[in-house]
Amino acid sequence: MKKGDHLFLVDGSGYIFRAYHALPPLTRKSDGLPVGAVAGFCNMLWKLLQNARDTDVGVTPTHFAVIFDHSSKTFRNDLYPEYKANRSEPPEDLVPQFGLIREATQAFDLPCIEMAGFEADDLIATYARLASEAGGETTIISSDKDLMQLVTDHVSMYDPMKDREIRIPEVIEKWGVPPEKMIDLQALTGDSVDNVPGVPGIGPKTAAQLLEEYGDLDTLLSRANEIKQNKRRENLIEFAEKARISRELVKLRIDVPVEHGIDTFELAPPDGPKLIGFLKAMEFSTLTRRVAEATGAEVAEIEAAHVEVEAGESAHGPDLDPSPAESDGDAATPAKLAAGIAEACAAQTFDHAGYECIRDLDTLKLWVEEACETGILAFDTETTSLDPMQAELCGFSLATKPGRAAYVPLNHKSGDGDLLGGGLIEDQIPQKDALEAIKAVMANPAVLKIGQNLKYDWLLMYRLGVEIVGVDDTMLMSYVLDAGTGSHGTVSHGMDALSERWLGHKPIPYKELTGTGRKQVTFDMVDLERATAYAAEDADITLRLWQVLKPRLAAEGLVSVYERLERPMIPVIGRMEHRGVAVDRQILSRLSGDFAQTAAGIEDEIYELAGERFTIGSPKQLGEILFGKMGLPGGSKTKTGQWSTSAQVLEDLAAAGHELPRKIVDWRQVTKLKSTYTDALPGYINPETKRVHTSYALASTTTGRLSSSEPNLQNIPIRTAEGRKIRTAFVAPEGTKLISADYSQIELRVLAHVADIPELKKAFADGLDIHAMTASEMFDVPVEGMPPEVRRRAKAINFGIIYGISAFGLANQLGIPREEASAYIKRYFERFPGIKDYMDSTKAQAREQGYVETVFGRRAHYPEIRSSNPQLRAFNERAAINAPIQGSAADIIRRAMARMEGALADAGLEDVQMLLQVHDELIFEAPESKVEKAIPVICEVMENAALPARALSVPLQVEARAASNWDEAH
DNA sequence: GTGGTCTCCTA
DNA sequence: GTAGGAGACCACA
Repeated sequence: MKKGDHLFLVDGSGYIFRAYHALPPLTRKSDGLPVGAVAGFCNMLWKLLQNARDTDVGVTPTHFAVIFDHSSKTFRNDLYPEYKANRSEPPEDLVPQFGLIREATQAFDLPCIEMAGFEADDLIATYARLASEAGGETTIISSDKDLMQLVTDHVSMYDPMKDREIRIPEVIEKWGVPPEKMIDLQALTGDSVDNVPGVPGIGPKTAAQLLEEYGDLDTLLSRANEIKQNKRRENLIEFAEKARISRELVKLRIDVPVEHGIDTFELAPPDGPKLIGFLKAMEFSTLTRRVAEATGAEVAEIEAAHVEVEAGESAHGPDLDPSPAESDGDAATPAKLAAGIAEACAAQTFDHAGYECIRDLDTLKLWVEEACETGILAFDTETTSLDPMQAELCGFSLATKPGRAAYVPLNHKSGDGDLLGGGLIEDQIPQKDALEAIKAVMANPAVLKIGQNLKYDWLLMYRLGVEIVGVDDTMLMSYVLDAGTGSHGTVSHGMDALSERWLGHKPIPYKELTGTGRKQVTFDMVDLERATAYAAEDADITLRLWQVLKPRLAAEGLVSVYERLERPMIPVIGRMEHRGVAVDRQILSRLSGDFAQTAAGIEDEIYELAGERFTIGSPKQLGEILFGKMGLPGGSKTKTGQWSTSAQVLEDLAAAGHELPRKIVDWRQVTKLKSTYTDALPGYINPETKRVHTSYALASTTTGRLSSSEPNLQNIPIRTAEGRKIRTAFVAPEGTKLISADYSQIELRVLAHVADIPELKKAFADGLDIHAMTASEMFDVPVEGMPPEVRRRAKAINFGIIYGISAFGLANQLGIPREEASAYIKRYFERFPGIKDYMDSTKAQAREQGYVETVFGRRAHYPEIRSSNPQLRAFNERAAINAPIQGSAADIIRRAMARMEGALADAGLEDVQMLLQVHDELIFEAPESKVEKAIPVICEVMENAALPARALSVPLQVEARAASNWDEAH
């Protein structure tokens, strides 16, 4: 190395952590291996090296090395055993990336330097000194404050994330002291992340001011008795020794006996094929292309064979093996790491007394700062209601690492006092101030906010003007991992169940604080000590669950399911619920009146026919009248031995000429419409927004569908003319329209794709009537002039297939003998043998591995498919056949929803708002002037929703329409 | 008040 | 035959 040369030193270890938290998570498509930090690292190296070639841009390195920490134990631990002692394990989807980043460095043909007993920072300091002594310049690729002490006229730093150079003026600007005083400054402030003690009560501002006044640490400590502020003086005297130790801890060693001389770092031209081989193995397509372009086209041609070897080798390497099954030895596979983490977490204990109750703004700000440093923040709100659209905030809790959690009470009231329950407890941070203090960290995607059922907290905070960006949800992780496990899919993804299962810890029951029944109080009435124990524990548990579940995602290859299909739904569904839908109270009220009148008329006729008054709505009483008193031929019995009075039974009796059963059916229809819809819906109109805000459950179904409740807007009537009237009450406000866009036959299309049925695929490709085509194939009837009854039967069979057909079910549906239904199914399987194959292989898969998968890799578990109970087994087989079809369709519309807002915004349609989802349909509200432009955008997003992840072999078709109410729009 | 049963609304 | 949620009734506490 000589004068004019320029050494680049990349702080590899620092970069990994920073990239992991700052960059969007990324997984290798083929197996879900987490590679986000590796991707960032490769992109950065490539950019830096490009500058080396293009001499017009940026600084040109002549020497280049990447420096890593070797292990956690260094000479600093001998100085101060607690050094870095409170540092938690790295996130588990980061762990496999450590090895990969070293491999990446080697693929770039760059020196990969590390040394036992020393941190990367010490090596960097030593090399920077050596370079300066040789007359060269040094750029340290890092933004770590610990390295800023090294900055001189010839040593600068470069923050690759912010594309910013850090020289002497930048250090002074940021810290208030020049680089050479950084060591003293850090000695005073300490570092909570690395557990450097420092002097309590002294932050960067105070430290800079003191150093300005006294010059350096030794002078300051020796003259500490001159300090005016009592507390500060006492601390400086008491903790002088801690400050001196801290100085030794933060001072970097410039005399490490390095093994590799600086001259060995000389930059050579990149080995294109080697690098491309690695990048291809990582599946970084964009960068692979760039590198291929930059290194010449022919390199791209020879690369194929080379990559094959690299990919093959790496697939067996310990750091790359993502499969839990076939690992050998003590290799640190993601699965083993996940299991280890789970075991360690289950062994940890909980200390309620260790939780903090935050009652002043400064303390809250310290916690926020800490979260910014760790990049991780478990978050939970405590409120007065389960409805996030009506709830008032009582307080919120935070956790930054296991056992370190706090509750921030905001609106707690004292339990005693007058009838109103006393006033606000003193020393609570005003809500406005607290929200202001956390707003930035909540919006910062580099700090991961971890929640349990975070959609609730997201929506509540959104209502209060705080948007949360950068989220993880332990409930959704559990759902992705374990949907359907447990008998009848009874496994709960609720926090209490997860805590007991994974942490072996039973949380404080909510009811223990608030009581139950008439005496139940809202959370803001709970005293702060118990509220803190409960609320902080929730955040603590959430954080620990995250530590267990996140690595499992990688270990089980489910990262992309979580990232693509679950996590994006939190803000999307959150906004949909927040918008709600306009419902016309007058229309419902008028319909209620109409239904009441109709019902009253029918009731009179029923009493007349029955010869007495009775409770028509009681199946028990009704059964006694029909099958006892009137002696009608009873159909089936229910499982409790009662006569069934189901619509089917009553219809059959009506068809046989009996008058009363018909009246009962009619009465049931109108009373159902009245009680469930026209009477109930107005009660859900939010008094503030005047709209109805349903709640979508993201983790309630085994297949991946959403469910809707309070009210359920996914079962609004449509089949009968009377029922449809209810849809006219769902309206578009003045000046807007409702747009309804629904997938045509999406499940049959998915079936055609997954079972690979050429006839079905062709029919869809040609835009034919699929049920008529099926009928034509099965019954040898031409599509032209086909009797409706024939088509109806084919349609029932098609649906039956999706539901995991049985002769019994089909016979019931069509009202034909079981033998006939059986013959239909046989015929169907003969005409479409692929269907039978699909069903058999799906059942076999479910039996062997316990779950089936959607096209996008979502799993649905059916453990009971191995049951010896034939009924239970058959039920699970049908469900297992259905799940990939229903679930893939659910995945597709989720993908469409995740992309919709962005696509609309890109088209200048941000005021077109997605309101509702009904499994294969999306409902939007749009300004009238935007309708025409919005419809094609919506259809485009929905029809292409499977891409680019999967190319379906069948086109998806969407029909969309706009009108002023839901009935006309659909 | 809570939970089970029956019935019925949707995709 | 799949996947859901909800209201009414009724027996139990």
